[in-house]
Amino acid sequence: MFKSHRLNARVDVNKAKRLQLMLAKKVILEDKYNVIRKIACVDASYKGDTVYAVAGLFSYPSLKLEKCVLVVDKVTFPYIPGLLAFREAPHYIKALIKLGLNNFDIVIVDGHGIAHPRRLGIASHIGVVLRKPSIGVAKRKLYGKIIPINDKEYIVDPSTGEKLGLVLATIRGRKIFVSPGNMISIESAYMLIKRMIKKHYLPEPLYVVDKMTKQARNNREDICGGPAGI
DNA sequence: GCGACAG
DNA sequence: ATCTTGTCGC
Repeated sequence: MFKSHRLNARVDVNKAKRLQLMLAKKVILEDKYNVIRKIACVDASYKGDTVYAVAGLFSYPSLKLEKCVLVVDKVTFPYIPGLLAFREAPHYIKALIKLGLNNFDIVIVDGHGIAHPRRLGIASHIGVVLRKPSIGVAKRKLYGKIIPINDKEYIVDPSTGEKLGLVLATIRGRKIFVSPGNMISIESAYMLIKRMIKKHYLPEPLYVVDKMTKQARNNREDICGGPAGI
């Protein structure tokens, strides 16, 4: 059955999962940052097997875009729920390095943090690899049960009962899933993201970066070369 | 065996 | 994520 999943045949799923279990041990769920002045945010869009990854640098709390970089690559890993980091993280990391790892205090990633089967969603993966504070913001749930606790909806591990993240109600009743990536607590991650909700259902940095990745995909690879560019 | 399933 | 028509709501 050599059908359409050509990339799947090249993937060692068990090896990837073992690596996640290793990295998960290095996740820190305590606030390991001081004052937040700069925030990095990453997202990507695709055109065929080409990925357009954008990393934006924003001031905080003003949320002004100060700089952004674009990375264009060929994808080498298929999308498999739970293994998203192996598909997208390499490009995000490359973009963040170009942005300057010392230029931001925390990074926001489009995807989950510890709200993941092995507690290592893409946000945690990136946070551990770069040894930086990170937060995962997802539009849909991947893992966990939603349980109301003290006026808030927590994402809880169905097997251990551990809290993994929080559901954040934003605009027009829309909800997003916030979970710690690394070096931050569930509550701090939630509060920080909540303060970044402006006029969209996504936190402003994510909305802006998402928009840029789509521009890049539509033959506008110079989006980061403009006023806010390098 | 049957759902669930980030982007 | 991407593709993709018509439809619903502000």
